[in-house]
Amino acid sequence: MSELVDTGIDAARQENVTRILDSAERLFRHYGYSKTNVADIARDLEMSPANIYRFFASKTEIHQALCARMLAASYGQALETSRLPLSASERLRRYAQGQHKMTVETMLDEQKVHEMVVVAIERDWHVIEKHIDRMDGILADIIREGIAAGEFADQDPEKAARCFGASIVTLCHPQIVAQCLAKENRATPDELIEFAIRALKK
Amino acid sequence: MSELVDTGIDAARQENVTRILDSAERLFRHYGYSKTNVADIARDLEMSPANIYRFFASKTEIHQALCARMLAASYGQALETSRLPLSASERLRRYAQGQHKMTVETMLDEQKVHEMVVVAIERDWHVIEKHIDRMDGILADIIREGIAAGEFADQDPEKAARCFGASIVTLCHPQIVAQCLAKENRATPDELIEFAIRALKK
DNA sequence: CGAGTGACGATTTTCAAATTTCGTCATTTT
DNA sequence: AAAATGACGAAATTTGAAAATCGTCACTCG
Repeated sequence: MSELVDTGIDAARQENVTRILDSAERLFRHYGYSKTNVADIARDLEMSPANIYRFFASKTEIHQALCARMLAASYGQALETSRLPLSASERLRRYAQGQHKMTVETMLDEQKVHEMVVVAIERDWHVIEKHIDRMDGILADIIREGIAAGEFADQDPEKAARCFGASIVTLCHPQIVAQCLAKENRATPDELIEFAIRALKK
Repeated sequence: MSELVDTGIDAARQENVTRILDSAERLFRHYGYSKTNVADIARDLEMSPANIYRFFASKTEIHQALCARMLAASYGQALETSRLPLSASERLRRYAQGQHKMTVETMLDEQKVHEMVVVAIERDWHVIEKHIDRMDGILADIIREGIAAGEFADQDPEKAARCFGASIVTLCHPQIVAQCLAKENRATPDELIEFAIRALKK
């Protein structure tokens, strides 16, 4: 029985956590991260500011959870791509294209989102490190299968994944993407992706 | 005769420009870019602030010229490397290692230098674009020779150069280098360099 | 006549006071 | 007893007036 009760409590908690994050995301996107305070979020949800603190220890923690949720979406898409019934090369291609598309859309869509990203990177959050590790894990899996299939040269999949990820960083790193978007004299995303895939082949 | 006079005038101008840049570099490095004003530079050179403006239209222009000078040094080193009597692969390797070393040293050496870099990137200066173009030119030359020597696959050298440069951006871009220096779970510089070189081979 | 300067208005930056926001806690509500 | 709140001190942010800095210009000096 305690399980049922606990589940109920946890579900209610989760419900509140989600509502707070939804509200925070909406307000951060609209007014910007620094211009939104917890009182604004509380008002939006018709609860008291103090109540927010029953679910998040700080405004920072809200931001952190929001980042995690966005990165999880990115991870989800990457994982889906990695399981398509395609050659390893083609999956890497789509992985990189998908990451680039998502980064561009997230960055360009809203000026306000950029603020959140800068804050996240500055504070050097664990969340981002975790994300990179997981993404490299996906890449390593694809590359491992590509090696097994004779598509790629024999090599350490983990190391290759880190190199592949690093070499397409200009497509995925929000700050760099923002810096390079307007530039002329640059390799196109597709050119760079083909380049990186070629490095894996034998 | 006017030529002789002109040369003399230009030389004197150049002398002053150099002295101002030397002083500015020293002060910027020691006190930081924003903490140094043109009066400080003038005092250091025992001239009036107004006189500085006979050589540079603004403090910004001094910063810009200083950036150009530093990037020219980087270019010079790269050009030297590119002309060594070595295989194309080895020259690319040393090029990338050299650029990384220079970036790390410049960034880590002084906290104050980082401020100058951030300002330069934020203002999105032409100077930096020019530098990237020149550096890609060097890379293209090496790659072209590598293709001719049968060391690399047949491909468009300019395109390959842009891709090579982009894929090792984590080693050369000051902001990213600063972000990744402490990180554990990353490809090492040498791993990444070998990866990028492999992409050029046939 | 060109190199160099002091004085000055316009713009930025600084700094401290006033205000806002953060996060805690005792208390109330359900 | 758990959920929610109002009130409050600590910390951060805004504000605006004072000070510093930027960049110009009429002028002097060699």
